[in-house]
Amino acid sequence: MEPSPHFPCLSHQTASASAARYCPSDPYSPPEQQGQHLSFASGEPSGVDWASLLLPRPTQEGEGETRREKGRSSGRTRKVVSRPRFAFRTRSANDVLDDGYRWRKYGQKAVKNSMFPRSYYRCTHHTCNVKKQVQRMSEDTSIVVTTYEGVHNHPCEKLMEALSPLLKQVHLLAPVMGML
DNA sequence: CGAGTTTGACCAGCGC
DNA sequence: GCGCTGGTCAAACTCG
Repeated sequence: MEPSPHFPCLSHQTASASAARYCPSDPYSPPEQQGQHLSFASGEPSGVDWASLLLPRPTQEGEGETRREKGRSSGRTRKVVSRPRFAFRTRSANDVLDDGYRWRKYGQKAVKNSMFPRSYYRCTHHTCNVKKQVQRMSEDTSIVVTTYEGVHNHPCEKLMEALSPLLKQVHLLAPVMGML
């Protein structure tokens, strides 16, 4: 079964978010246009390098399963793997978008032409290999760009938590509904 | 003590 | 080939 994207509960304060989708396997987004023709809300500041954020990059073999040997003497084996990427632009004082999933930060880099560093996060779920990049726009510091790479193969924890009472009710009502 | 963050170093890709 | 840049690793550190 194909996993579906789970971005159900984006909850930035003052969530004026616009999003762009990039899907390498999507015939409607040819490679030469990917990351270059993303349309966002009007008055878009251009403080973020969209091309570098959205263009496909080589991913480690097995989607990150291959780990470097200790001592870093052996080179990394890389294979180009197409993964769906989603970019969200949000206006918020918080850098981290609370999307209901748990993320572990694994790196931060200063990016060229940007006052603010780019942060790298990975989903903490064992079997999930979704990553996201968070970068604040240099030209409009109130805007944060969050780029998701990959899709979650597990339900959103917060969403399930919120829905569990409802699901229980549905479960209880199911036999009753069957009688009607 | 486990989970998460920080940060310097390493590595690959790309342009010149 | 070399330097620059972005992405990642992993040890050290912090926090609950």
